[in-house]
Amino acid sequence: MPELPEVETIVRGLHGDLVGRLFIGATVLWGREIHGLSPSEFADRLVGQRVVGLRRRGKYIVSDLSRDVLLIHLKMSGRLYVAAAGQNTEHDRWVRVAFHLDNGRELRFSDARKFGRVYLVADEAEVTRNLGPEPLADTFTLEAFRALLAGRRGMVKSLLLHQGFIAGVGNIYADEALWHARIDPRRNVNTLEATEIERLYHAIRQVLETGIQLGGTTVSWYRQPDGTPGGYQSRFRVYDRAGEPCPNCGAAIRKIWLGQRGTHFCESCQR
DNA sequence: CGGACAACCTGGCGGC
DNA sequence: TGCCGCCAGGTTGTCC
Repeated sequence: MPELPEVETIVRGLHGDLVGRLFIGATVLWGREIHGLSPSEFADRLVGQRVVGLRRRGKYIVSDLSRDVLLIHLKMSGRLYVAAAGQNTEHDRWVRVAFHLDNGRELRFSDARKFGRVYLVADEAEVTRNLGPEPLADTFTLEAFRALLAGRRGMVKSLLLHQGFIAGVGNIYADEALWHARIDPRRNVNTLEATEIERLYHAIRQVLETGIQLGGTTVSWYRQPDGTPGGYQSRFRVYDRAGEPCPNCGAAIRKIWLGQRGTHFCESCQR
């Protein structure tokens, strides 16, 4: 589900509900989603810590606490939302961890597929040290992107999905960015020309920024914290549109598999 | 290092 | 209606 725009939307939506609050307990309903700690160790360590900040790093939701750092990765089907204790909502059936707050409300981590992970660590680098740069940071310039690509090889789509290369891009925004940049996802990055690198750089930033503006992409599980769907699916040019006409040239959009991921593109526009 | 693939899981959907 | 197979926004580890 969640790529950079969805995670960013969630962080922004939860900020007011969480920052300044105190954790007074945690109920763990699926222990394997907690990394490295038993459910009781996790709850004991969390209780008494205050939320100092909430931010995003790649696809991780990062909460700075009074002593530790709480990180949550939503993987494919994770959702995060705040509700009053006792109040029922649509996705409660799949809640794996409930974080109890000091104001009678709770943060719920719902995750149908159980791939998601929660980390409570003293040093966030334990979790995020292998992530590449943030594609929307001011420091991520065209020059920085060029430098990042220097000496790399392999299929461009696979590289975009590699979190150690750039943090936050996933399958939807990778396919969409490559369409906007008019680059075939199978191209080896060591064959990209300067103009193509420049188009790709702008396309990556543009699709991610638009994704954030529209509150993310809802295909199935993802909702904003207030329950409303995102809107970026209305901007899809190729993703989930196999067989439909390319918005640019009208040719049928193809779907192939690259690595284990479905890949959508226009063979006529993307070279 | 790059690529292929299995594993981790459940739910929804199309086909029969 | 019921069952079966396939597909899904992600990551990690193994093997070649």
